[in-house]
Amino acid sequence: LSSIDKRVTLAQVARVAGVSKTTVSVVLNGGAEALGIRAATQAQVLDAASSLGYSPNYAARMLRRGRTGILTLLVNQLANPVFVDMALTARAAAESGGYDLEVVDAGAIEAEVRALEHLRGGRADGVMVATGRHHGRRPAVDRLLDLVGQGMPAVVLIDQSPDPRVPAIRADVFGGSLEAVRHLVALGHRRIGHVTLHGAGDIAAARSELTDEPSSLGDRYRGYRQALAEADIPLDDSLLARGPDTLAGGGEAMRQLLALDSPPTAVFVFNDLPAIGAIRACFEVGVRVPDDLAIVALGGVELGAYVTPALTSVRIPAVDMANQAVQMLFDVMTGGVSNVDRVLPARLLVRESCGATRRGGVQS
Amino acid sequence: LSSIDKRVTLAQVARVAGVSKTTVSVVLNGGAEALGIRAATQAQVLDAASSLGYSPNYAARMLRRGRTGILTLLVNQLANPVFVDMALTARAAAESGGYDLEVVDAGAIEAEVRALEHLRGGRADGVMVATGRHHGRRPAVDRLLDLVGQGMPAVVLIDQSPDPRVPAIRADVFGGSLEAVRHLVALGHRRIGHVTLHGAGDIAAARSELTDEPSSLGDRYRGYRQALAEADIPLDDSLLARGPDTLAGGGEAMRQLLALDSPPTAVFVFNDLPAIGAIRACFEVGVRVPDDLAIVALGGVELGAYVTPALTSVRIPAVDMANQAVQMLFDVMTGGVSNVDRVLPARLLVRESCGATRRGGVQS
DNA sequence: CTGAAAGCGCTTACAG
DNA sequence: CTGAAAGCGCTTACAG
Repeated sequence: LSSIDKRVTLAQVARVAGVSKTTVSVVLNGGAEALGIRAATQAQVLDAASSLGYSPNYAARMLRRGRTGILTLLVNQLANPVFVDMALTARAAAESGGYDLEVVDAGAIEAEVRALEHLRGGRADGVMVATGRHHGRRPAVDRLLDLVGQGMPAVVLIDQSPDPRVPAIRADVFGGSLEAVRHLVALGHRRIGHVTLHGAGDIAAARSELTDEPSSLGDRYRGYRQALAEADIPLDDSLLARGPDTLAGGGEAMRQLLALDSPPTAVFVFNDLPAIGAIRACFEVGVRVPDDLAIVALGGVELGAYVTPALTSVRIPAVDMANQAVQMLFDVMTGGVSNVDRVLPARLLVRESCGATRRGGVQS
Repeated sequence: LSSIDKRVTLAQVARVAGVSKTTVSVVLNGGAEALGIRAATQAQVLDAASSLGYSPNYAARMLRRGRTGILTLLVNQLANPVFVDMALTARAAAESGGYDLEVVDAGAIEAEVRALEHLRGGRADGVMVATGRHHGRRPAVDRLLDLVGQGMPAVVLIDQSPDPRVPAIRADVFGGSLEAVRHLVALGHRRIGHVTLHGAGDIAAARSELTDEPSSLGDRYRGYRQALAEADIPLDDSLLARGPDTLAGGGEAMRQLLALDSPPTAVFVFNDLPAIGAIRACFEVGVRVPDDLAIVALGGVELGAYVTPALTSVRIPAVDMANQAVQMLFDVMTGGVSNVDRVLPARLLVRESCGATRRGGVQS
């Protein structure tokens, strides 16, 4: 019972229409006018095709044409609305260029490597990678560069370009983070914590990695650090907490910070979802946000405007990034473009969780 | 500059290894032992393949084998975490069965129809439809049944089965809604509103559609109505508000209800996201939830446990639904199964927004 | 133990 | 204006 059972082929249409396969193919692909195929013949073909319910076999067409008509987007985490926005926008952009978009949640590094290896078999005509894992010498980068070496057009989002052949687009996460923490400083905070993604090593290893790696996680940390330095606030490792990139993860990290002998009065959280988890953790412990503790985050998703207090957050322009990434990919596919590393501004959206404003309308 | 440029073929591997294409194919597909191919030959093939960086062409394999190795899942809305959970779970289940999963956000009916028509070209070996649009005589249903008639294995989630050849699985939305509204009644509420999805016609048309259509939206309404009837509370159309299935949409609908001369003291919202929007709208207007107004919803996503007040909601077992749907699809593909219409329980998760409990730990 | 050949369903030069 | 033929890159009977 395979789906191929009752499938109609072009040859059958040709037989029913009483013409050759060539004619059917030409008519169905809209080349009839150019080749001057008689109107009556066209009608026969069209009739036969629709009465048989013909639709062209995708695999055969793909093989013959040497292209798939598909673009693939690898995202970090579909649970994060930033990536949903990105995916939906990229799909629309791809479709308006005549391509389908396939979205893969490559949250785990293994998933990303597997997806990239899959692509080697020619499952897509181009790939966009928005996993935030394409800095340094990582397995994912190597797989991507393999693909590129093989001729696959590629674009990187979030990270800097790993290679001159791969244009990249990202938000100015450093600048946005700097602005966010400066905002906290301006509100009078001096004891400011930072929640970042959990990593492998101890806190010292984490700090040195955040200091050196050209990742967006590093950009957050460096923005934080610079804002503190500008205000002559010494860095305090005990104020650096780590957790998974989830609602629960942000809650855990916040509880750690709250349990300190000298807890922070403000915290900069690496993503919106963990920040929402952090706000909730404060509520459960009886710490009032923003009165007792200010929270700012990075992401700027619409959801943040709907929690209470509404989340002050640096807005990542996911829609712009996606649109431009697709355009860049088209540019690569049509031959040109190299050494592109575009950075989009990321501005702070001041809402309620930082204490700068009080209950107002929804600002998104 | 096509991605096909530098692609290595099986023929090249055969040439380098000094054997035939047959041998290469057999060795690479793991049939070497069964056919007793000499170890030395195997090694030559493996060496040649890896030194050339060979990976089999996907389109060619698909065409030749007559199968794609892909399952497609159409979801209603990726912005709703229920569908993200469903997609991630289904992907894992599909992969453990040797298939890839392709997820399509078919929020708009046109997107769904397009995706379904695409599938006619043989882009997948099976399809799962979780759009909530497969009841009655709708264009989407017709396209799906076309596909099924052509031999495509299919499973429907959310809606009832549209055809004996298409097994279906859904949550007991009627039962869950009944329980939710009974809960409000038990808390002493008599003036209970319902927020549902905006439709085409006026409120009378909406009510009659909700009464008659075997949709999950109808199930919500009928659960609501029955709970009221059990408590001898008369139906009041002015308490039926409609809005889009978004954060903002729930806010709008709630504002309508709040603007009534005699506003409700409790509201049952059709999905979690609009319910979160409704809670926020209350906050902005100065209506305290749950003290002034109780809110219950349907969805039961983790996020609801992190907003404040935490959202009381009927839990849709997205993970179970997805796992079982994939299993059902496998069953269809391997020949059997007809007339299946499975219903999973959907129980109320009492959190804070209904006023039955006060600030506790996170309950998800 | 291994190879030559056919064929999956298309598209596209090439003839006429 | 239309058709016969080749070929995209695989897999799989079938020979030997």
